[in-house]
Amino acid sequence: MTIWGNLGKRLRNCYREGVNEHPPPGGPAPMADVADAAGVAVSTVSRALRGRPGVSRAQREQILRVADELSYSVSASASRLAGGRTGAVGVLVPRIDGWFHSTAVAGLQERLHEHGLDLVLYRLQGREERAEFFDRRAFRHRVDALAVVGTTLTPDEEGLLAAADLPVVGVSTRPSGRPFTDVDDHAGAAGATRHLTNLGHERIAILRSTTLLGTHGAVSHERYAGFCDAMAERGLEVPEAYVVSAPWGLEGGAQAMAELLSAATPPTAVFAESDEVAIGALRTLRRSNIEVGRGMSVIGFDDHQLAELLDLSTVAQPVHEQGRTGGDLVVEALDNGRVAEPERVLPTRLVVRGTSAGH
Amino acid sequence: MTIWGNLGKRLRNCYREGVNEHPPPGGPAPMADVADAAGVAVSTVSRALRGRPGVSRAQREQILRVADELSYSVSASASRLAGGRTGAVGVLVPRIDGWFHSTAVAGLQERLHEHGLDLVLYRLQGREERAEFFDRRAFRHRVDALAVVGTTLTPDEEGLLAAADLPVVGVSTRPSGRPFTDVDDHAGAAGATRHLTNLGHERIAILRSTTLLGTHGAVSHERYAGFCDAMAERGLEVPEAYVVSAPWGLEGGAQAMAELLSAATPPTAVFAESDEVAIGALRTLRRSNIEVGRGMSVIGFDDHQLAELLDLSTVAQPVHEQGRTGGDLVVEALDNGRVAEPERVLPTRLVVRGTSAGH
DNA sequence: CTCCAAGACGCAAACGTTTGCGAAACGAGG
DNA sequence: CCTCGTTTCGCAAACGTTTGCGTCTTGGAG
Repeated sequence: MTIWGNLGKRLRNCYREGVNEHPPPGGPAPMADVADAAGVAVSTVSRALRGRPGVSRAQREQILRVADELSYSVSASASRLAGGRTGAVGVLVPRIDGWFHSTAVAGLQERLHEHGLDLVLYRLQGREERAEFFDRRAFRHRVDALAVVGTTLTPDEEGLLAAADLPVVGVSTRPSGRPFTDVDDHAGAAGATRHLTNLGHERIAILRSTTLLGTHGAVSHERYAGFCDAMAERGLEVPEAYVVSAPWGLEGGAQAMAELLSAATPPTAVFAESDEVAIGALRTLRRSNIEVGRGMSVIGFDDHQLAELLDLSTVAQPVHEQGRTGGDLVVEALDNGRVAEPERVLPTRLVVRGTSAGH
Repeated sequence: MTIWGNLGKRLRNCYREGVNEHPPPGGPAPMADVADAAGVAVSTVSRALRGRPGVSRAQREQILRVADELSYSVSASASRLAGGRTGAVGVLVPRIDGWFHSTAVAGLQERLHEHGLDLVLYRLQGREERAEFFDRRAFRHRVDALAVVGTTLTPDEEGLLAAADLPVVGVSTRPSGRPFTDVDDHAGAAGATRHLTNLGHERIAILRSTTLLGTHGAVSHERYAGFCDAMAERGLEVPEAYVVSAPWGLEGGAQAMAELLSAATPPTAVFAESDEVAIGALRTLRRSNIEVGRGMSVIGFDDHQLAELLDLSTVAQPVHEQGRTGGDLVVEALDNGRVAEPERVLPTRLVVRGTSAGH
């Protein structure tokens, strides 16, 4: 400890104690207070808190103790400004209400919180909201990394993200060249389809769902491909009338099902790309007095909370865990600059309930 | 314009153009770049961007135009550090998955986004998570205001928030001395109860729901009081066996209903404090082959998405709009330092469906 | 005892913005 | 032409942290 160092501290303390006995309790205690209390310089406090080398064990422990006593927490703003981290991660969702996205975000939040990271929620709903987000790039000042949840980025959007030079991970989506976690939608859809063919069904329709933008996302394409491949395996044909697209949700499913029922030869089973759509279809079937499970089999995808209640057969995917895994990816990218297994595909599971039965 | 001012800018431009033709495209453009491009000082840019007086109309417009061309956005960190705003609002929720909270947050996000505010999500789930949040108070460095959504704060927690000196608003909760928005739970519950008594029911039970902490929140107390008052109005008694508490959710409701069915004299109608609980009760009734609407009437509270699907009578509350109104409160508090109508009670609406019928 | 290397720590310069204060410019009145 | 007031704008000092660099300390070898 240098003479000057001590002197400096003395002077500061004199000032503090003499002129301004009680520091205003309003503002957060700055790092300088911790330094004073611990009898070291702010630079040492900073190094101790960030786990940087150049601080002796004893000092480090003492500083951590003092910081804890003062319930000190670093100013994210100042830290970021000086070249450090903000300690926050941006999460991009097309919407936050709705089962899938809120569950995935909950899983993400869980992991991020374990690592002391805050979560900034960005909603990308509608074209101009997306455009504004990627154009302004205000997130660069606020977050250390981004997690994209359940929405497919356009090449343009990916390009703009790349310019920001932040780690980006995908949850239930695969941004090109980035780590991601999702499920094997193709295999899941194929499994559901095989389940129906194994029950003896041959005339099987598919209810496809579109995003808020009215297009099919990558997930939809995968599930459709899985369906088609499984049908082809068995040498079964899929007439054009058996492929119906509807906006995601109950209403869409209900209408799409009505359309199917008006076909020249209605199908005997239906695979819906999502449970919400399947449930809408169920409603139409109930209202048409068609006994589900006997007259018509239905299977969905997701294992939505409602599926169990309504006894809907489905392909379960671990949504909460996808969120958590996404959190892991972010944390690893932030800690090491890279992630070990950048492609984490979680398993799906066929859940057979009452709405699918033999023909 | 002073000679020195122009000279300063010239020198900077020379440097930039000569030595470093293309500024590194990675980092965000600082305010100085906008100042240079507009031919003014950074202080003027700052004032123009924040709408402060002391800038001529012409300059202000030109600066805004230039800033837009450069797609400039201020650094939240630097702004905050220098005494400005972070442009972010913290949202406190007990959980983010689940219909009520995610819908309210969606409404909040909508309004905040309209006013250029970002949303930082804090989850307060479990006692120690709450304690840690209020003890560290890390949010002070990150957000300009807080919105508490759907959870009751303890007096201690309110005290710690007060020390942080931030605007705080409540959504579906009433932090003492703070602006809030919610619905009249007492009146809503009383209305539901009167609906049942008007149908001729006299033996009416109530399914109360507890929070994640196992306690009854303020909302639960209000709804219970509304139920009791409406019963008292008609001179009807509420035996102890007709008041059952269960953890919030399907399972809790299912178990609580089972308990009621094992009473010496089962009730003829049930008011559930929330739709989730009511739906759990419906499941038990269906499994017991008790015809809902004839043998037993059920009414819930919330108008959950499922209520319509399951034909559940209920008291509808505007969740999304509560979120939006909460956003309004935050924006007004931030803009004016105070809000005009700090208590915004939105209307509930009795929705009669198939599960409630005469006795 | 002297010298040297390595480890521990302090100093000070950034980072990008906000804002009080002072100076310049301009117009009007004397 | 001088003075004064008003408006517009630049200067520079914060804000709290990080980090390169320099200095001091410590302990061991020569």
